[in-house]
Amino acid sequence: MSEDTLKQEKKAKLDWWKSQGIEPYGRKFLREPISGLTAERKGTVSIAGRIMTIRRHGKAAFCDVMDQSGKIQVYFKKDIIGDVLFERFKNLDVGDIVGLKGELFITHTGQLTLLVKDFVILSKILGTLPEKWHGLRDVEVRYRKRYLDLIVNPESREIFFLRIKILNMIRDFLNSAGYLEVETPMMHPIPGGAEARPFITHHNALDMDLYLRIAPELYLKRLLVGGMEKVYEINRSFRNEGISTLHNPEFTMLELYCAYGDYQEMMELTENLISHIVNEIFKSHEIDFGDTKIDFSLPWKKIYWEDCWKKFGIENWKDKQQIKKVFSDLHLDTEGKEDIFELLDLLFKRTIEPELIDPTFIIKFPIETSPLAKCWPGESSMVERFELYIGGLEIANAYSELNDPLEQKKRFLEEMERPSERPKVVDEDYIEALEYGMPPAGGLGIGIDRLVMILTGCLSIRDVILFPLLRPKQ
RNA sequence: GGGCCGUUAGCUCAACUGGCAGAGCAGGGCACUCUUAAUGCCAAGGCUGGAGGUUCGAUUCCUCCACGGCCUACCA
Repeated sequence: MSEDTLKQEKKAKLDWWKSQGIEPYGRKFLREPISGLTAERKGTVSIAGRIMTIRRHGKAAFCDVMDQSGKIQVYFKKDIIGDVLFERFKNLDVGDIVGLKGELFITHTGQLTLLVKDFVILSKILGTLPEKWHGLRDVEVRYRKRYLDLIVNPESREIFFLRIKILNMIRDFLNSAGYLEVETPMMHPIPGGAEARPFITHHNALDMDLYLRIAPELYLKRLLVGGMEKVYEINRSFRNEGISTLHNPEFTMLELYCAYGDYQEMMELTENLISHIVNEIFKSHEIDFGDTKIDFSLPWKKIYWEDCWKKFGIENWKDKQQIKKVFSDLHLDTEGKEDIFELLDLLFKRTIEPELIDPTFIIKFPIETSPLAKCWPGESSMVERFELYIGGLEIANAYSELNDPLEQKKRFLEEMERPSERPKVVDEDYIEALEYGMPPAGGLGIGIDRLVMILTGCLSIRDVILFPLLRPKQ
């Protein structure tokens, strides 16, 4: 059966409805959520939803009707609804959206069912839903036509409902801790707050290039200068880099700042926030992830970044020869990297990161890789910073914020001298803001998509983003 | 960007070393007033992702293209 033939058959049914003087695309319909219905409920109830299956039996039929809240079996009986409505029922298809009125009863097999007394069609399907039993498996179609995925794949619905729940829990948690949710620009004259290639756009009236934000950090910290003490933004940021199971060009991040705090406070907040979410959702501190389990019991493991290298026999991580020897001992390719920090980063990614399954904080980083972080007390070459790893993924990054404008400017200038493919401009406006005085503060960023991946057991970021970026078909 | 793999009916999948492309579901017809992957009978549905090539003959082998997946690189 070709797609065109199928569509023609549906179109013929649409015309049938119209020939009866009935508009098949209806209007407002008062109804209640299906999930709230129980056998004890007496009298007429009104529901609406999509017909998912039809089991016809001559002069009667059972259907399953689904709304956002759930699914219920409904029973159409010619005796009950009469000839006219039964004829209309015959012109319903799987996939049609209907409004139904009737009474609840329990079938002989013990199933809660709505005995239909009256119904209206609210939307006629012209396409064909994917198969009821296997659902929609083709990942490409699932991403391109997410609406179909949501209709027929319950697992997919659960993932996105859980994502929404997680975001609500984050907001509730932060709001009750006194944090203010703010919105800062997504179009930046200077890309900053992270190391990434930006997307460029153009404002016609001002005739100026603008960059889609790669991070909201520098604007949120301007708010600290302005006297807002606890702020957060659940932000979409944009990075013009490759796409992978861990990367979508636009992604969701939580960034928050707490005046008069530091990275330690951010560490406690991260532990409390994420373990709270895990406990609320799973009623347990342990969850399945891939072939393993992740244990969220507090307190989480803490490892100094400098101590990561000891197991490789590196006494002094500033000694490039020692690092390179480790690479050759482990038969790892240095991939042409010469910079000490790039080499260490690569070594970390290859050997340490994949093993950080239970939540683990890596603490105290070299200043060269952290231009916005405050120095470690008494150690001007290191900073107060942590990264959080869960399930082998980098989930969060936090530090004590650098609030010294002169030091900040010096760091920016030093950063510009390091080799990079990315545009580097000193954000003088940000420096000026710091000159008016920013309180000491702790700052935290959490990758929301990745956190949702961990909590839903998804191995690809595309499975937790409703509409991941794909190349247009043909 | 590089490597490997995939693309067959609306959906889910078959088709041995190259030999007439099959099924289930959905859709159509008939029967059926407690089914739930309803059931029984009947009929229909395809330029095998696209373009070339090899061959008597290509879903199958080769080349190119498109899209996707996984790995890899940049990044979070």
